[in-house]
Amino acid sequence: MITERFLRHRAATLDNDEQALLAASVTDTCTLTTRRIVVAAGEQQSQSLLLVEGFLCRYIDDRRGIRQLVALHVPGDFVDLHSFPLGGLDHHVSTLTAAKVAAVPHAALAKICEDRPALAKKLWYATLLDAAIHRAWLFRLGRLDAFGRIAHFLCETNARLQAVGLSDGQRFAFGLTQSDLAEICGITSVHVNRVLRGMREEQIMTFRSGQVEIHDSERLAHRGEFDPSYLYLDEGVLAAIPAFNRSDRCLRLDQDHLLVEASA
Amino acid sequence: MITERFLRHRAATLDNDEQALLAASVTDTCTLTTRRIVVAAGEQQSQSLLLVEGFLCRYIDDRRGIRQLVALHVPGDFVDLHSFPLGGLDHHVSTLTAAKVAAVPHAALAKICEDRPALAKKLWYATLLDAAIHRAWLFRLGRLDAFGRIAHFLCETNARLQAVGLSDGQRFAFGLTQSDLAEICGITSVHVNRVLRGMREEQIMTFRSGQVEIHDSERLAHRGEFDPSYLYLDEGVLAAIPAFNRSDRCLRLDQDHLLVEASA
DNA sequence: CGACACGTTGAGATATATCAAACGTGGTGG
DNA sequence: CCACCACGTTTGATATATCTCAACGTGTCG
Repeated sequence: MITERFLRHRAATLDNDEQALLAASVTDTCTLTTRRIVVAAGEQQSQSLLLVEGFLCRYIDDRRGIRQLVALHVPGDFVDLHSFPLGGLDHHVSTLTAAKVAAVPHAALAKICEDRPALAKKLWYATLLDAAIHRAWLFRLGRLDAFGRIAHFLCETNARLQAVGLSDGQRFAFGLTQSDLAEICGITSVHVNRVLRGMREEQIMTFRSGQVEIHDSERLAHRGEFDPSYLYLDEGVLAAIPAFNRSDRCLRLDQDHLLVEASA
Repeated sequence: MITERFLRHRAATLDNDEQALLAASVTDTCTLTTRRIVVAAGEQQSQSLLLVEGFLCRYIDDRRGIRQLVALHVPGDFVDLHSFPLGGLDHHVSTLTAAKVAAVPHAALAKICEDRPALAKKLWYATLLDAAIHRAWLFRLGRLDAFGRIAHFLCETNARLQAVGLSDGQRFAFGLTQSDLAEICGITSVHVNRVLRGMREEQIMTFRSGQVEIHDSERLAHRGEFDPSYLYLDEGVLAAIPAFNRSDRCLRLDQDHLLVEASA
């Protein structure tokens, strides 16, 4: 089924019925070539896309036309579900590799929201997961150096692909270029190249010819300060994912962290 | 009314009826002191908070306990509305200044989702706005230098406060420290201080003793490459907000940017 | 075979971090 | 009322991560 990879997550999983309903709402399936804009910023949308195969991204241009990627999408993701309540997008959507997508008209989503509040809430949930990933990306850009950013990104991608059965935890197909990586991590492609060499030399991982191979996932997670809890994965999947140990962190929860003082 | 500042936006504004319903769902109003954790990461939540007064933030700690702020909240924001579908949070929520919040139990939100799909969609919309702001922050961290980041952030904050009537466009009360700014922009507070001095010297803006004063909003927007479209504001408000001219950008939309090739 | 995109490497420039110290200033207690 | 403290701000000197520019290598595809 076309929706089989969608939303396999801790707090929200589609039951068969819901999966079928969503799959039945698909009007069209398209094959897309690599490096093509799929949805342009600002244009009113009347459908949303479910990614079936390949990798898409969302990005914002700067003054010079250099892109900042704000999201990467893996198979199973509802790429621009947010265009349903929002109307148009504040960013572009583009393919990074060849890809296959399925289109769901907003009219069908509207009907789901009317009739199936439980499913509607799961769709909402799916967009909140995207937002949680945005926040992890903010952490990555704001607090990690180039090495850490790439490490963190690879840990995340590995975990997400693992969740949909497209990585075994050590190795996955990933046809992005070093420049793509640069636009994700907010650094130059030259520097990406040097960091990648460093990772190879330290036997942490290899990124070559469309394959990522992780040799030391412990160290990768540690260098990327990667804590996968923001992905809200099922316990089962989560257990298989090496993580930066949360208890290493100084949480500064010493003070009482609850609502205080007068109420009215 | 306690909800008067909530969701005054282009594609979604609450009508009186909806506002009243939401306001009636508030069970509690709290006054919070400055620099206090309000919601800790991971803990199961049974209510969400509407910010009435003051500033809150959301943040993620790094290994050394340094915070990366991932969101700033201004009065009218539904700070942790996402904890309703999500359950617990992947980050902490804390006050930045003294603040007043109103609590809405998740049970009440659940009822709204059941009975009022239109209002539910607007709540969804509100969380999507947060996500759009996350993306702008990603752009800021990934593509702008320290000067640009601070400029962009101040433009955004000014616009958001303008939308809820807390800035006249040139000046607003803003009791954050330079360290807060540093944790937002992913730079050190020492560097924030130097950039701020630069802005003062260039007569662009002044950030002092809890007041932001913008002397040259054109230049501020330009240096921050600030395009407010991601805030989805009403045309009226939008017109009053100086913006980096989108047409300056190289949008690279030359290729056909629509779905291509075979469908099945 | 040539063209073109991607990857790799080097040398030098620069933005920002780091460390350290001094300065205000508002609040508190003696 | 003054002394002092805590906290935020300001400044300087030095270190360093990353960028920039430039060249060259390598593989793929028409």
